[in-house]
Amino acid sequence: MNQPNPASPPRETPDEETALALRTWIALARAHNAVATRATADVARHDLTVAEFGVLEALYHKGPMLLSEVQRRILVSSGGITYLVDRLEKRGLAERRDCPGDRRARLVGLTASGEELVRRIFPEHAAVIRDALAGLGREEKRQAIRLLHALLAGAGAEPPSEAA
Amino acid sequence: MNQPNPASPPRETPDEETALALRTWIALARAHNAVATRATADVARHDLTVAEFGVLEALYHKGPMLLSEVQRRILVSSGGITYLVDRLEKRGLAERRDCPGDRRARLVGLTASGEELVRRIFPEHAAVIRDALAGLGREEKRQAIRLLHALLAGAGAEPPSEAA
DNA sequence: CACACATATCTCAGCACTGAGTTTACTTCG
DNA sequence: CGAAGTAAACTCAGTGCTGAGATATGTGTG
Repeated sequence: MNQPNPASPPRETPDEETALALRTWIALARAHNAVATRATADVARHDLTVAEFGVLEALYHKGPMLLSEVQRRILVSSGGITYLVDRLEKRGLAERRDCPGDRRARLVGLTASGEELVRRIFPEHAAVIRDALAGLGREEKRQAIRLLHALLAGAGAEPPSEAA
Repeated sequence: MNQPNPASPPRETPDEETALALRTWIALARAHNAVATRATADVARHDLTVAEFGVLEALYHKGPMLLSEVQRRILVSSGGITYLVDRLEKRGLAERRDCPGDRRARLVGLTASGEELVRRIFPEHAAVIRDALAGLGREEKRQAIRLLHALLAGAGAEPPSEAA
């Protein structure tokens, strides 16, 4: 499955480093897809998306935050965070509050019912994630975290040129 | 960033295995997002989505295939593959052909212009991916691939019960 | 203070995709 | 052969999200 297909040899064989990078990218995408699929199915039982759950979870564990903080944390666009908080607010799970000292900004926090929901479903969800990652042993998870962090650090903020 | 927040200790502290799994999932999602962001930006220069590029790339390296084969390979829904091939066909990059021996099925293959496009942009794209993964050394990439495959194997087909 | 610029949120049109259901064709098996 | 079951592709209404631009506020400089 990974060896070059002898029936159609690519004309421009990329160097080994590049080929390895491509294979890593594919493995990353497939692994992500597998876990995301399970995570999505699990939160869907409570009529939530993964992003919505992410907001709830962040607020549960870190307390009220600026919308922009949540946005950075769960990696959605500015429009996305407004949309997500709108939905959670409509369902009575979260609420906006004014930010003392900055009238542009708004805080989001969980309502009592939001907090109760997270308390109830978070452990289940965590168990689903644990099962989804059961293919990795404890030490392997630690290795994976290390490698993924290294990958992220290298990919983080490099694109804009090298030296201004 | 990883140690428990002393200001709001979670009431139900998940066992270490679960906590590690959650951290791995977050690292996986962030790493995936970082690479996907770059990949998306790169293919957008040619007015393509990552999924469209995936189709083109698969056809380029493996030759014509059933729609359903491409679908499995690039992980989209049945509606998705129809949509993607429609778009590529409208742009003259790919074309459907009848499948000899099965009149339900259709093959997709690249047109001459599709093949030319991939030949031209694939090396650039591969280089973008290589750069995005530059945070990992050669051996680290191999380790990452191994771990991600193990993760996938463990997450693959487990959810439906344990023993029928 | 006036001006330029930065920052936080919101608006909203657009879009790539999903997934349930449909159609058509292949495959068994009696 | 006909019925039942499976499989491949397609249809299409629905959706979660993006990203450019708008609005309002904050911040720094002369």
